[in-house]
Amino acid sequence: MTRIAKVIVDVAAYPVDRPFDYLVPADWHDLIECGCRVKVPFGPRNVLGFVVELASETDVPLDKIKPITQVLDIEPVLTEEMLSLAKWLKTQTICYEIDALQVMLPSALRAKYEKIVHLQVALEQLDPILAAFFKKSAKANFKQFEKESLLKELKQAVNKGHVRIENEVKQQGKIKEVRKVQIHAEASYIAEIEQQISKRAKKQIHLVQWMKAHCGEIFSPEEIYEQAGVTATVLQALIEMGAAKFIQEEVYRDPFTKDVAQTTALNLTAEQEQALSYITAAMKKQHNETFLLHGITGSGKTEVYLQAIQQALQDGKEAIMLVPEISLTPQMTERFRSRFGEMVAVMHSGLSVGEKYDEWRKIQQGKVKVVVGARSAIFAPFQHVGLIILDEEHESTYKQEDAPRYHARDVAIWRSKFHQCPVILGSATPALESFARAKKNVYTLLTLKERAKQQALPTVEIVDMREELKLGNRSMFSTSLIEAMRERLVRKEQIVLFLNRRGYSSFVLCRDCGTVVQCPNCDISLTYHRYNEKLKCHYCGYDEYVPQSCPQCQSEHIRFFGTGTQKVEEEIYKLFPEARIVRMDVDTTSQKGAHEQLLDIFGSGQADILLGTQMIAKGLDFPNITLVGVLSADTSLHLPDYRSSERTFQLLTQVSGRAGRHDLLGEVIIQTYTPEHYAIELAQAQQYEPFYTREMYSRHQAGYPPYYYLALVQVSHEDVIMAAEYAGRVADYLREKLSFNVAIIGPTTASISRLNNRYRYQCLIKYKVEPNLIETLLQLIKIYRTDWSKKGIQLIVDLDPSVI
DNA sequence: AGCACGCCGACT
DNA sequence: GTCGGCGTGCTC
Repeated sequence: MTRIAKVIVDVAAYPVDRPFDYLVPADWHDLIECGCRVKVPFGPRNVLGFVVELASETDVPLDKIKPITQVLDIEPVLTEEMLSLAKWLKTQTICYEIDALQVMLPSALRAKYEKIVHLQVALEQLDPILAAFFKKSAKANFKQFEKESLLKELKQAVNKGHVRIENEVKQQGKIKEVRKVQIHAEASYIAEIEQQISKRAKKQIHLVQWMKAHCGEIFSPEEIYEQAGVTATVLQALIEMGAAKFIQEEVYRDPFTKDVAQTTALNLTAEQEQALSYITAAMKKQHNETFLLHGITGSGKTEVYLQAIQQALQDGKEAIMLVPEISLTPQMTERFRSRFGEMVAVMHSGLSVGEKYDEWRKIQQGKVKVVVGARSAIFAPFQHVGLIILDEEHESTYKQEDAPRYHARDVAIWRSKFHQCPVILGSATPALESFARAKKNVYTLLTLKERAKQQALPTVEIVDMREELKLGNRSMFSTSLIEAMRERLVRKEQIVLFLNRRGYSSFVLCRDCGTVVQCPNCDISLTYHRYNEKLKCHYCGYDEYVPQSCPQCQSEHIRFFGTGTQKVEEEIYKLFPEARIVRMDVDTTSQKGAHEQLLDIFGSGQADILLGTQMIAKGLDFPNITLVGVLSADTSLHLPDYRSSERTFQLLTQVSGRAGRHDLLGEVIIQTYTPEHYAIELAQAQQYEPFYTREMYSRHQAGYPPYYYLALVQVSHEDVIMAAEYAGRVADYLREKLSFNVAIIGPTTASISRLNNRYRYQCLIKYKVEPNLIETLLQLIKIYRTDWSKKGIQLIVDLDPSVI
């Protein structure tokens, strides 16, 4: 019987975004399963693909069908659950199925391709310039020819048939192995060997006796040298005699750097107890209920998570815990490791490709039961998920910014339906959408109103910086913040200073003509980095050295401007020369492990002040912090984003929560130029619900979520006119096809109007119910794929965008 | 997306 | 005459 595999090929393009049929060679009938990666011929080249279905017939004429070239996995890398999740993602987010499949795997399992040039004739026949590359072997890497700009010569050789170029799929995912020694399992057998040893070989006799006490056990050679007190030659001799053998053992690269002490469950408050009981009840009933756990900062949400996970493990299930990348601090992961020990895998962007792959395999092979990770950990290949948690559920990092543009919350809810398990969305400042859903009983609301250790909430003072300016204080520190800092330094208590960096970074400005140095590829000013004296574009990565004179007017009065953390650090040193400062920003934390190291320095009391951006707003829990200063609260308030008030409120509440979490009372000082704004006033009051009510009113007025859904269509082209014209066509098309009560805003320029040399325009769709939306967008893409893409137009559709 | 095929202009 | 430009169309 013939067997056909339906394969999604690794080519991200609309015309090939469907399964292709391949013949499964008879030898592999038992080997190939759904979810395996395979190598297949596709047109003139070889590509990687995923088997998504097995069938016994096909509609494709048999002369067109080609066989699978190679199987890359003995065990499928994707389960049936993941295959159907990919289909759902494809329609839900309008992406290529291959993108949806790839996002579920660690990058080590995604294909890498390499062009290889094969020599087809005798070396002497070949163009002598090319011949140099084939001295060692008949194969050479295509890149070498590119580097030496010999592509013309190469092409001629291809035309003459002297060489052949092939696209090869590189096998990925190296399993790390170490050599270990396994002692023979039978003591009697070892005893026999002992008889053969010469009486003079004292060391060998010593080792063989030690081996008799460790029959069948596995050691690293080093362990044996140390424990038995012998050297490599002695061990070698006994292995040759057969008392033990070398084996290859799979190892996992261990991303944890230090050991942690075991901890046990803490006593819960009545509130925590009640929240937990609701969650465990849903777990017992195998009910896919979504809980919104709204707990103020310091109310002990994490302890509720830990005990709920404990319950899942006791029921023989697994648990997925998501945290925003930025708060995936060592403190957080340690807390999980100390509770669940070796049962925990960690997934975040700080791990190497190999480490991520190893953590993934631990999950897939069932070696761990809990995963703590950033967004993509929602795809953890567990088979019996008992609980999914999203901590800080309001964070925008849960939405992926490129294809597939999924929200981890939606995937979590999808998987919870599949596994019949609850989801916990936890936050001190829930996203408006989530709180609204809880109010409508779509989610079950659980509330923690008290701090777990009964500490008072910190006092929050708002300082009007306009008044400071009137009083002649032109520095970035208000008098009351300076006073409060001085007090803490005297009392040897710790300070956290938070710089709301968005729109606040340092740029280079000419004081004569006002020119700000811009990125040549994007419509964005370059950011100054002191450590290498360079200007860098944070969007496309372009960098250049700081110019000595203004590129516009040649004036030499050009200098960096703005308030980066480096500038603040300098200012603090002027005020308090004796203060010990730890600065955390992109510059100081870019190296691996730097984040952890800096927090260790601060946590152990070797510094007085922790100065940083967004990355210090969450998860920090140090008992000695009694003062939190927010240098400028309103920089995030005036961004052209309908969520800017919500973001500001969330940020201020989060950062205030860092103070006074233990015995000492905390104080928060917020500096602002708009103290009357409700986001700032209500953050001072530390009241979520009044903020929710006020903000819901604004959203209702302006027609934004949660009252309306949003969809964004972005058009980009290297030429402004083309981008604008086609964005106009998009708007016309949408207005024609969508119903009259759907609002279509635009086309307008995107907030970053040029990125990587492409001009960007966008249309925003606001709708309540529009059954035709997905269908209309798909039609739009159809037009685009046949016609527009040839003209260099790029079209992106983002449903429920996080940034507009 | 990539790559071959195929049809037109400017060169050894 | 041929080399190479890029518009067109297909990939099981």
